[in-house]
This record gives sequence, C-alpha cells and structure tokens, in this order.
Amino acid sequence: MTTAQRPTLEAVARRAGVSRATVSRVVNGSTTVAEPIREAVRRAINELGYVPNLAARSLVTQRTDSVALIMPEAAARVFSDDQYFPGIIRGAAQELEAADKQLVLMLAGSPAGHERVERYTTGRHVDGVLFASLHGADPLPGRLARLGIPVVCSGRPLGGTPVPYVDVDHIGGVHRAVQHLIDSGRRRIATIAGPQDMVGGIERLTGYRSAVAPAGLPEWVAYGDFTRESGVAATWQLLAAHPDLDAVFAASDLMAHATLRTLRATGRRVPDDVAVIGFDDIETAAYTDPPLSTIRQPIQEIGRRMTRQLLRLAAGESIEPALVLPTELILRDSG
Amino acid sequence: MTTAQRPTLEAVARRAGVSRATVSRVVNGSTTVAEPIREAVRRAINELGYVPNLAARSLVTQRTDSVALIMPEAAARVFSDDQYFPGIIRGAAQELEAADKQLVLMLAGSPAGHERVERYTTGRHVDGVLFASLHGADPLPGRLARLGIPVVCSGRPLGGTPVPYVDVDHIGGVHRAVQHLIDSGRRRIATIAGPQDMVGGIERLTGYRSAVAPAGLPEWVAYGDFTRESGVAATWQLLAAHPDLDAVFAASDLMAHATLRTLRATGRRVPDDVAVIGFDDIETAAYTDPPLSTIRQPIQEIGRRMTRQLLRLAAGESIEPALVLPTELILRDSG
DNA sequence: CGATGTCAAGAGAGCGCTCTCCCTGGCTGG
DNA sequence: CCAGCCAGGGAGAGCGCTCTCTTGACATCG
Repeated sequence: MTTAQRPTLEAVARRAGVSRATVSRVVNGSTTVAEPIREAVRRAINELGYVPNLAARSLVTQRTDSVALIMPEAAARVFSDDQYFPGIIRGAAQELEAADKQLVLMLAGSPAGHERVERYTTGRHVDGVLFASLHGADPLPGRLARLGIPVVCSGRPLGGTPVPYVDVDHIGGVHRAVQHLIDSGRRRIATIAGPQDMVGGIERLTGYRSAVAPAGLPEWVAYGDFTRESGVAATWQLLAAHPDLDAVFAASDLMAHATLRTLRATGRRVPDDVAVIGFDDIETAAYTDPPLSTIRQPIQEIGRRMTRQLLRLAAGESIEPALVLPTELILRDSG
Repeated sequence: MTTAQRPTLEAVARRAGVSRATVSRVVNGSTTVAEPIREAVRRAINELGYVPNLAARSLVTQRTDSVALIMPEAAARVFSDDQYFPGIIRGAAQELEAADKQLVLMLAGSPAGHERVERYTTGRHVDGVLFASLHGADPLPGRLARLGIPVVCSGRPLGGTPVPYVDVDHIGGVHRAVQHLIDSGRRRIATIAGPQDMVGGIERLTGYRSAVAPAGLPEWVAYGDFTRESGVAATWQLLAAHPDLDAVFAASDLMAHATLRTLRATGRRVPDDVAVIGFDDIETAAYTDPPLSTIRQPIQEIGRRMTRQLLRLAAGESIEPALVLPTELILRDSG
C-alpha cells in the first residue's frame, strides 16, 4: 500500500518555474502576484494534484483552524434521543463551517478520556475549546482558560475560575411554566428535577420553587438524570408519596415522556387528571400522546452562539462573560 | 491576551541538562534512557508544563492520530431524533478512544461543505476517513482510496471504485419482517420506502418485494425520506390508494411512528386493523403507542466495526472488502 | 539623467519535533 | 592488554510550510 509521494510546495514551485514563496502567495490568495504567474502556478498545482500539508502550515502559523467540542458525558449517554448534544453539535458545526474551521468532537466521559482531552487541547491542536454541558466543578475549562486557550461553556460553569459561557434562562422559563399550571387551577404540583451537579438541573428546580413557594403550594420533588428510565422511577416515587398530585413539571422532555406513559399506566388521564410539562422541546414532544407541553430552549442557537463567542475570543476580541438566551413556553395538550 | 510562550523540547532539554533527542526519547517512551536521566527529564517537563506540539510531531511522523467521520447530509438533517448518526458517532468514538485517536466530525451537506471535506481529508490532516451513509454515487470515497488514504463506508457505496464498507443485512431483515406479517395473516401489505439514492432505501424495498412477490401479494409502495414528515405524507398517500390495507412496513422507525399516528387519526386501530413494522429500533420505538415492532440494526456496532477496519487499514493490514452485520426482528405490539 | 519610490518575486530563516547516524566510555573475552 | 561490543546519549538534518527581508526592474520626479 505505497502511498504516492505527495507533491510539496517545492515541487509545484519547480514545475511552475517560480519560488516557493510565490506558490505560497497564490495558495493563500495574496494579491501581489501577476496574473500570468498566478495562472502558471495554478496549472502546476492542478497537474501535480498539490494539497497543502496542514501540519506544516499550522506549525508556523500557530493556528490549526479547528476547535474542539467536549462532551463531558459517558459516551453511552451522549447520544440518547435527547436532542441536547446533537443540537449543540449542529449549531457549532454550522457556525464553524461558515468560518471554514473544523469541529473536533471529544467525549470525556471516562477518566482516561478526560486525560486525553486535556493532552489534546493543551497540545495546541485546536484553536479553542467548547464545553457542552458540565458536570460538577470540572477544573478543565478554568485550566485551559488560564493557559490562554480560548474556552466557552454551555451553561454557567460551577468551577472557581470564571469562564465565558452561554446559557438559557432556565429559572424564568420554568417559573412561567409552573405559574401557568397554577393559573389553570393546579394546586398539587410535583416536579422531577434533574441532576443537582449540573446547572441546568439546579436552576430548573429553583424555577419550580420560585413559582410554587409564593403561591403557598407544597414542594414535591423527585430526582432523575434527564433520561426516560429515571423518569419512570421518579414518577412512581411521586405517585407513591402523593397519589393526589394534579400536575408534574419534569426537567426534561424525556422524563416528561416517561411520566406521560406512567401516569396512563396508573389509569390517570392527561391533562384531565394530571397536567404534565416538560423541558427542551425535543422533536418527539410533538408526537407523544397527548402532545407534550414544554419549555423550549434554543439548543442550536446555544451551539451557534458559543461558537461565535469562541471565534471572537480566538481572534483576540473581548467578549461578554455570559450570554443568556430566552426560553419559550410551548403549550400543547398535556398541560 | 498574551499567551505565555509554550515551552519546547529545547527548553526542557536545557533545563534537564540533556539533549533534545533524549527528551524526545523520554516523552515517547523509549527504553534506552537511564533511570536517573529519565527522572530528571520528567521533572523538567513537569516544572515547565511542557506539552508536545502535535503539529510539529505529525509533520515528521506523517501521522496525525486522528480520523475524520464524514456525514454527507445537510447539517439540518443529521441530528433529527433518528439515532443513526449518533449511533455511528458513538461506536466510532468508543473504538477510537481505545486506540487513543481523535474523532474529527465533518458535515458535508452543502457543496461548499463537500469541498471543505475534500480539502481537509486530502490535506493529510487525518490518518483515515469514515463515511457515515452515502447519497447517490459520491465520488469522494473512491477518490480518497485512490490517493492511498484509508477509507471505510457505512453501507455499500454506489460509486464505481470499490471501497471497503460495513453494512447490515437490510434485505434479509426486511424479508423476515414482511414474512412475519404474511404468516400472521396479513394480505394487503404496503410499504413506505426510503430514498432510492441510498443503499439502505433501495435494499429495504428489495427486501419487501422479495417477501411479497412470491406470496402473490400486491406491491403497494409510497416513498419517504426516513423522516416523520415524509412518513405522514406517504401514509396518507397509501391510505388514499388502498384504504383496505392491513399492514405497513416503513423503512424507518420515524416514518413508522408517523404511520402509527396517522392511522389512528383515521380511526384505524393498530395492530387490530393495520399492523405496522418499522426499521432501526430507535429508543422511541419502545415508547410509541402501541410500542412499535421493528427491525433492529446494530448501529453502534457498525460504527465500531468501521473504525476497527479503518485502523487496520491505516496500520497497513489488509481487510475484507465488506462486512455485513445481521439484523434482528423485534416484535412489540404494533405488528 | 540620476535619485527615489513602488511593486513583484526570490532567498532564507525558522516553526518544534523525530530519527538516523555517530561518538563515548565502560565491559567483555581471547 | 587490547580488539570488539554495547548501551546511553548527542549532533544535526530535515519534515513542508510561512513570512520577513532583500533584490531587481521599472516608473516617476526633481
């Protein structure tokens, strides 16, 4: 499997009868090259099938034109049909495509993975690093930031070092949703909260409390980890403790979907007996039975904004330390 | 934002009082370095916070330790809640993690994107290229293969140049599913086929025909593009033409899900009036109403196998030109 | 008509690393 | 006692590119 020797700048230069520098100028679109020469170089490039060696280029330019997107989740969980990560990826990919940069995807679930990510990112193999969702107080974003590597997180990082981030208004969104339940007469409103080591999990619970407490209603909380499985368990738990509940706010659509099914399994009707509201507005939400009311967060937009911030950072501009995007209450039939 | 000058091999060598070569030996784990010196070098590395510059390394080693995963879809479609791409990504990520290599994700939906992918991959920025699902006869895989760049596709490529691939047994799986419908007494079995410019779309239709024809049953075909929206349209189309159909095989779970809902909207009961079988076994399939019978394809395993093949190719080993994984009929309640 | 300015193109010095020699000094064996 | 042999370590040549500096050829101006 002998790989044909790739042509180099040198080879093109020889063939076109010019210097390496001139070929480089043509390749990089400098204007100071006379048209006939430019044309000759182009022809030589085509004839030889020349393609620049990116490693050599980035060795001297100190840029790699690629950015890493880190998912600090176990690989197994990243791609459930939760639309969060895919949405972030998609937004980032779009924005990077426009900037003609590459997206390097890294899963940092295992400790080994985390270590690899650290080696790779600190190894200057990327111009910047995007963190999609953080668990606990991961020190890596702060460390990278201190190394001078551009970093942007999705969701306010819990660590000590301040790192620029993009997030949505969890509290406001949930508050409005729960308030809507209250306004429509619900009085026994439970919630299935997310993991309490993630900002999203914490703040959505805060939002629930901020609506329920002032109304003098009880706080009924069960915990899940955003997945359907955990949603089933949490729903049973709530039902056991409060068989008379008349509404559930679940911190993710996946959990809300599980709640829908579990409620039905117990003979309760949605929304007649129990109202259900989720969070995310994944595609499936419109296809559940009944269609799920939910709080939409602009996931793709988060990915886009993160990327935009990162690129500005990488370009040496200064940016707002935080960007908070609005959420929207989508009312369907479940509540 | 002045980035502190990164320490180089040279700096470490000076500090440890040895030569660059020796530091390189230590970093790369050569055994021919005496323990005291090795230790001194390690200390110097830690004190300086030295991290090797990967671009420089790959310039001389001609390896980059990263592989590209290409999705030839519009960014907008890659991450619907179809689990195909996420599954491939996940499988590939796992396998690459084990090999300590990086996953570079590229979307080649637009013509511009396609061109970027070509530049990047031919630019030797990756050690190999994985194609996740191909539309039509994309010439890129063949071209890369001819350039000597290791390539593996998911699904048999339609192009002229033979390229190694990993696929599942679409025909056999669908045949068994449709045969199951026939065996359970269905006689008016329609299908919603996938795009006919993709192997999966073509072969699933072939599988349907291979079961229906020998049984002397009519072939009722409508076409979709694997999405829910297209599933809705195709179902209405089938219903209009054949109001008496008693089973539908949809070439994707997403389309099957849409069929389920559309059938119900027309007052038909599943599976009593009409049986429905999908293809993929996405997570949602177990949560539809009724739970969807479907043909499971081991998506993650495809990603893993592709990656394994690619790594062997990159290591200079020779591999089987095709790997076909089995599919499995999962019977739930819909048919 | 020589001095100056201008612009295109070449020369050459690295970027940070790996890897092939080659050298040194301590041992072995005859 | 000396040739022969290692093992451990250094020197130095690039990998393929960019970019600054310099040169050379003209056009312009006093």
